[in-house]
Amino acid sequence: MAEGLLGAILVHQTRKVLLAGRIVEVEAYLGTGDPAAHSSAGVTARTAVIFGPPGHAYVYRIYGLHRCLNVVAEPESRPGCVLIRALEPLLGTPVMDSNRPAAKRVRDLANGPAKLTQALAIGMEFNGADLLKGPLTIRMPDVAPQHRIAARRRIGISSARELELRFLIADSPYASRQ
DNA sequence: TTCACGATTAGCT
DNA sequence: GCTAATCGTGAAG
Repeated sequence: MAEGLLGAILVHQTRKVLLAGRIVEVEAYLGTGDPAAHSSAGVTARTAVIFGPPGHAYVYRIYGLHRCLNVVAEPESRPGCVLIRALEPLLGTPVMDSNRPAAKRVRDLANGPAKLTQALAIGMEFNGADLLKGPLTIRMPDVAPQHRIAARRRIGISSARELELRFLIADSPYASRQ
């Protein structure tokens, strides 16, 4: 399910430019029976959108200064989402570069969950937004993507870290880690 | 109301 | 490899 997003194109039409990147790394959060998921404690003000209809964005702030982008995966009233961890920049890379002064190489522009939100200028205003329409959308590839998918253990969490719920396009130089 | 902590990143040693 | 930056959220009092 989550691995189906690999190879999809994330597009952000801003007022001035078109920013786009190919999804090369994702991480799944089940919501039920997954203590690492934000939604495991039930519906709260923050996690309400995870219980909403699928295909919507769940944006949250982490460590007070970074943002991460998720896609709601499960039908309404059921929790479950997919964290977008890394993008391969496709369009508007000069703008992404100016959005991320710390990045020294193209591959550093969006090879991390907080990096890609910064590169594509994705803010909290997209929390709950519909990703099938609007300025921020996800486009599925027209043809079946030809790439090898690798499963890895999840990153940056303290519970249920042994689950292999992180998926990435094997050998992509734009993934955050191998 | 108060308090501890996190699905991270960047910079320095 | 280690750590500061920085604040919303959720649980406890």
